[in-house]
Order: sequence, then C-alpha cells, then structure tokens
Amino acid sequence: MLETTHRKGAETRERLLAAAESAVLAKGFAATSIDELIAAVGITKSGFFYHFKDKADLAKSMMLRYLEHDRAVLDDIFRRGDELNEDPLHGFLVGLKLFAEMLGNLPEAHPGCLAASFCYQDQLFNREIRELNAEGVLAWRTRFRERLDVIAFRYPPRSEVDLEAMADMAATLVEGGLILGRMLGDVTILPRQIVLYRDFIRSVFLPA
Amino acid sequence: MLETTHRKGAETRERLLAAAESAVLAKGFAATSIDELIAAVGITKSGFFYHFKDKADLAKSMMLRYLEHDRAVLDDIFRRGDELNEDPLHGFLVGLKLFAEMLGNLPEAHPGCLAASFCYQDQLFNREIRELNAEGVLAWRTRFRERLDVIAFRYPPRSEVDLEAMADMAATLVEGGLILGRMLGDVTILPRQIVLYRDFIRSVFLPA
DNA sequence: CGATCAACTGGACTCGTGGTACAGTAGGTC
DNA sequence: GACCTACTGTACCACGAGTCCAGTTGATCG
Repeated sequence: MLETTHRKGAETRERLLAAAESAVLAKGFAATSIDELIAAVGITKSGFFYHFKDKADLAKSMMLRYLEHDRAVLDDIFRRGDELNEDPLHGFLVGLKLFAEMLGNLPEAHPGCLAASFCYQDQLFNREIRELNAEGVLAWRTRFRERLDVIAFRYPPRSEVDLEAMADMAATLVEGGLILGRMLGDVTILPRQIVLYRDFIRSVFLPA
Repeated sequence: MLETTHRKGAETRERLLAAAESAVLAKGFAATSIDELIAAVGITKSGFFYHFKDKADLAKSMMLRYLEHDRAVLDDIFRRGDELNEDPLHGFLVGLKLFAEMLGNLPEAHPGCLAASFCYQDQLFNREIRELNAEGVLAWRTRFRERLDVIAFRYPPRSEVDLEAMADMAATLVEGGLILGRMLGDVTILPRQIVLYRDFIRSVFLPA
C-alpha cells in the first residue's frame, strides 16, 4: 500500500516545489525566502528542512521536477501531431500548430521558464544544477534535430541549411518569446513566434 | 570646464554600474550585495550611497545605462548596413549579417541581457523599472517594424505575414539565443540564430 | 500492544546584508 | 579663504537565511 500510506510527505513536498517555482519565476531564487514558502504551504521551517537538506537541494529538486514536466508536455504534443499525420514534415507542422495553441492557452498570466531564470543566476548554483540545465536544452535540440533530419531526407532543401541551429531555434523562440511576453505583458507574442517558426520550416522544406 | 573637473565622481559611478551589471548577470539582482560592489571598485559603503540613494536607484541606473548602450550599438550596426546598400531589404540583410558577426565576437565568455535578467526578477522592482524594460523591447519592435514596413512595400510578400511578430522575432532570438548560449557555454548559438533570421527574412521577401 | 518510522513542531542561535545617521576630510574651484 | 565634490570612518539596527537539535504525533507493522 505504498500508494496510500505515508503519502502526505510527498504531497507537502510537491506543494513546496510548486510554491517555490512560482516565487522563483517572479523574484528569482535568491530573493525567494524559505519563510514565504513555508507560510504558503502551512508548515514550519523545520518541516522544510525535513524535505530538503538545504536551499541548493530545493533548487535541484525544482529543476528535476521542471524538466520532467517539460518533457512530458512536449512528448504529448508532438506525439499527437504524428498521430494526425503520417508524413514527417506535415506531422511536425501539425505538432507545431498544436504547440502554438497550447502556449496561447497557458493559464498563468506571466508564464516563464525555470531553466531561463536559473541560467541568469547560475553562479548561485553548483555544477550539478548547471548540468541539469544544459541537459534540458540538449533534450530539446535532440528532439527537434531528429525530426528535421528525417524531414530533410524526404524533402531535401535546395540550399545548405544549419539543421542544428534550426533545431535550437524552437527552444530559442520559446525562451525569447517568454521574455518578451513578460516584458510587455502580452501572452500572444510567444504563440505567434511559434507560428512564424512553423512558416519558416515549411518554406525551407516546401518552397512555394 | 565641466568636462575635465570633478569628473572623478562620474567615473566611480560608472565603475559601480559596470561591476553591478556583471554581478547581476552572474547571480541576479537580489544576490548582488552592495558590499561586493564597493570591494570591486575600492570605495566604502558611504561612497556607494553618495552615488545611489538605495538599491532601487542602482537598478534604475543600471537599466538606463544598459538601454542607452543597447540603442547606440544597434543604431551603429544598422546604419552601417544602410550605408553599404541603398535598397531597404538588402541594406537590412547586410545589417543582419554585421549584427551576427558582432554577436559572434562579443568579448565576454557568457554574455547576457540585463533586461532579461530583470524580467525574471521583476517583482523585486517598482513599476518605473518595469516600464523602462518594456520601453526597451518596444524600441526594438519599432526599429525593426519600420524597416519591415518599408521592405514589404517594395517587395510585397505573396501571402499575409505577421510583420509585428517578424519584427519581435529579432529580439526574441537574441534573448533566447543568449539563454541557450549560456546554458550550453556555446557562443556560436546566438549568431547562428541571427543568420537563420536573415534567411527567413530573405525567403519571405525574395522567394526563390 | 508495543516498537518503529514518517512527518513533522518548537525554540534558540549565528551571520550577512540593506539601510540609516552623522561627523569628518582631501583636494580642486571660484 | 570659502565652498563644493567626492568621498572615508564609525556606529548602529532590523530582518531574514540557514543551522542544529530535541521533542511530538499519528499511522503502520509484527
């Protein structure tokens, strides 16, 4: 009965991580106090240190949680794109459309990326956390690069293209789009960038 | 003789701002202590508060300095692009090439954008600073949008394009490219994204 | 029924940091 | 000789992060 017994701990831990994530996205890691997290969750400081050995441990747990969530969402979106169209290019284009739609319907008023927040404060963290961050980006690169390779084989572009940069462009536009969206308080910026990315992909592999 | 006399103050202030900028890009604003800044510059705490009334005043001054520098660099790059080619599209494409080259030759090992750093810590700042940040993005949008409007008039694209998003894409790729470059420790990522942006612009207005 | 363990509570303590206050001073300027 | 700029020096306070450790509660297991 591991599922039902003693599960209160995992739930409290999850609530701490969720509170920490929204606070870090709003104020940064250093400005996020343990006191505010325990106040939000309703436990004491000692309770916090029962779950995390120190603040660095919290940071690492936040990243692991974030990366896992990120991976799951992306897997789901592009798997559905593939299901809707057998062709690698058109399946990818459908996936990008779904992706843009999802980004436009995010519930948060000011969505953000934890990895981006951490990368502008990376001197606060140890090597382990920075490596987790790099792994996350490489996962995006690999994921998109594999698709582009398959697509480029079936639809050879007429001129040389930097497929790696094209794969990175997805993550680049997401990170940049989140930043611009936050700065201007405009949640349409990010999905529109993804739509442009989709246009770009199509124009490279399907010239008019 | 305002230029030569009493100029030591402005110089110290500038050194404080420069030290603050590199510290903030490495650790974030909250984790940047006044003590480390005065140690780096070689003055006392009282000296710091002679130049800035409090930390918020420092933040505002940092943003103003950053935006001004940003504006000057961009003005210079694209003015040179225009000088090298009269045509609005080709002048812009030359400017983008110069821009990519400049971004590839940045002296810092881990360049970053102060505005991006601030936007992931915006709850630390007052409305005034957030507005400065938004103005900075809008300046990029306006700058690129004006060019794209002129180009679209001379080279009408065959299908509808979201010119605003295309203008924002420049800043989006710079912000995102800086983040990916930092995460992977790869300074080539950003210039390659700008090259792709250039390819995209060309393919929209000059279909093969 | 008693032992065990997860999930905490409570309290006391240290240290760094932001920020204030204020008095003093070196050196160039008018 | 008065004045101003650009500081130094010292003392002080409040707050919050983070550490440590001892104790407690309530469910579970043999």
